Amino acid sequence: MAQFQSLPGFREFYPDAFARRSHIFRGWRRAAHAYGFSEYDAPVLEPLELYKAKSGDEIEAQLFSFVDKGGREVALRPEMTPTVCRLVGAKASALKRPIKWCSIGEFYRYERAQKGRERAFFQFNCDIFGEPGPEAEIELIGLLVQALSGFGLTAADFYVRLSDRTLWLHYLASLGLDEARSKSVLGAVDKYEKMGDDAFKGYAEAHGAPLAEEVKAKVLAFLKIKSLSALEAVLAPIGGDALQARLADWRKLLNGLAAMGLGEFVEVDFGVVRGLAYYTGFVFEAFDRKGELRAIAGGGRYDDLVKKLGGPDLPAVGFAIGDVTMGLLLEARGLMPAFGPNAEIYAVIGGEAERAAAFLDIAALRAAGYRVEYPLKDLAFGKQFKAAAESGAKIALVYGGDELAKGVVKLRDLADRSEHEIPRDSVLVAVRDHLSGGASS
RNA sequence: GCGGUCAUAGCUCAGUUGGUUAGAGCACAAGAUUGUGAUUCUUGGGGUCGCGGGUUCGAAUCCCGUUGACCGCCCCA
Repeated sequence: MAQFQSLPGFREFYPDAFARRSHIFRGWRRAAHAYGFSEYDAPVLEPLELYKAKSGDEIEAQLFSFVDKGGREVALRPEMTPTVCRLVGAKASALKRPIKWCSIGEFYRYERAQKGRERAFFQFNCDIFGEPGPEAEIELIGLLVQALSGFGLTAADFYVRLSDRTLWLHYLASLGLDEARSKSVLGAVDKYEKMGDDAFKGYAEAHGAPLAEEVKAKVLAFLKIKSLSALEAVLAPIGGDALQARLADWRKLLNGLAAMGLGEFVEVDFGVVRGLAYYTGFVFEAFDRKGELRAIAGGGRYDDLVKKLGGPDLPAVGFAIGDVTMGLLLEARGLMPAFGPNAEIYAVIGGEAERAAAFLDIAALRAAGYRVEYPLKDLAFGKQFKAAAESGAKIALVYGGDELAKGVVKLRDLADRSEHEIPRDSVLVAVRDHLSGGASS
C-alpha cells in the first residue's frame, strides 16, 4: 500500500487513462483547427484579485489560493475566461479580427469531488472576441457541436439548450421589474428546474415580499418556452425597436445553425439562464439527452468583461467543455476506443550475436518513423513471438543465426502467420511494401 | 461546509459466533520449451487487512477517532 496518496479530487493518469485523455484532446484540437481557432495557453497561477474582480470576494472559498513567498495573494486558475480576457485586452488593437482563440488547460477548484466533478480537471475553452452580432454565436455553437460530434456523439446523445439573458431582461422589465428584482428572478429561474417552487424563496427574502402571483405565472410560462415561434407570440404585444432587433438576431442565429445542418442539436430553452452575472446575451449549455450527467459544456456572451478587467470595450462570446463529464458520456455510449500497445514491428532476436545486426535495422526503421519493439533481454523464441503478438505489431522481423548466415531476415506476418525471407539490405523497403500494401504473399 | 455507504494483493473479491502462518481468480514473472504466438501444467514475487488508538489471552472481524473513495446536499465560473 502506497504511503502517500494523491490529494482528493486530483487524478493520476496511468498510461491507459492518459491515452483516453489524449484522445479527447486530439478531438478537441481537430474541431478547433477546422474552425480556424488559434491555440494559446497562459499561467496556471494568477493573482487572486483577477478572480475576485470578475466573480466577487465569495469566490475565494472555491479557490486553491495562498500567499506566495513574496507576499502575493495568488490562486490556481479555476477557469480560463479572466485570463484570456486579460491576454486579448492587452493586445486588442494589434489582433486581427475576428479573434478566434482556443486552449486546453488544467483548472483547479476547491470543491467536494462528485460524479463528473473533480478538483483538477481539463477544459477546452473557445472564445470569439470583437464580434458583437450573432454571427459569432453561430460559429461558436457550430464548433461546440463539432467538438462533441467529432467523437461519434450524435443528436441522440447530446443537445445544446439555447437561451438569452437579454430577452429575459426585456421581458422582466415589461412586467414592471427593476434591475435588482430581475436579477433575483433570473437566479430563481436558474434553480427552478432543480428546486421547483422553492427557487423563488430567495426572491422573497431579498425583496421583503414574494413575487406577485400573476408575475410569477408569467415568468414560469416564459421559462417553459421551447421555440422561436412561441417566443415571438409572447413578446409580440410588447413591441419596441430593441426587442424587434433582438428577435431578428434570434432568427439569424437559428437560421444560421440550421443552414449548417445543426438544427437537431440545438433547442430553444428559456429555462437556461446560467447563474453567472457576467453573461450579457445568448447563453447555452450542452447536456446528454438522457439527463444522466451534469452539464457537458456551457457558454455565452460576456460583452462587458474585458472592459471590467481593465481592457478595452470588446464584445466576447465563449464556451468551455470539461473533460470529466464528456469522458463519462463517451464511455457510456461506447465511444471511447480501447488503447493498447501499438507497435507496428517486433524484432525477434536469436541471441547476443544477432543483436548488433538487429539493432542496425531497428534504428533505421525507427528513424523512418516506424514503431518498433524488441526484447530488451534474451528470450526464448516462443516467448518473443508471444510478446510480438501482444505488442500489437503487424509483422515480426526474425534475426536468427540461420537467417543471418544466409544474409537474410525473415519477415513474418503476425496476422496470417505467413513468412518469407528478405535480403538484409532491403529490410526497409520490404517492410514499407508489406505494411502499406497489406499484401501478405 | 453537511449527510449516507464503504475501505483486505496491481485489479475483482472471499474470509464462519473474534481463534494457528490471511486466501482465490485475473494480472505480473520464471520454468516445462537455446527456432515460431492468444492453449495447458508447475512454480514464484507481491499484504504491517487505509492509518491511529481502545476492548480482549487473542482483532481483518467489536468500539472510538482519523484519512480517503463513492453517492447526495450547498456550490458549480
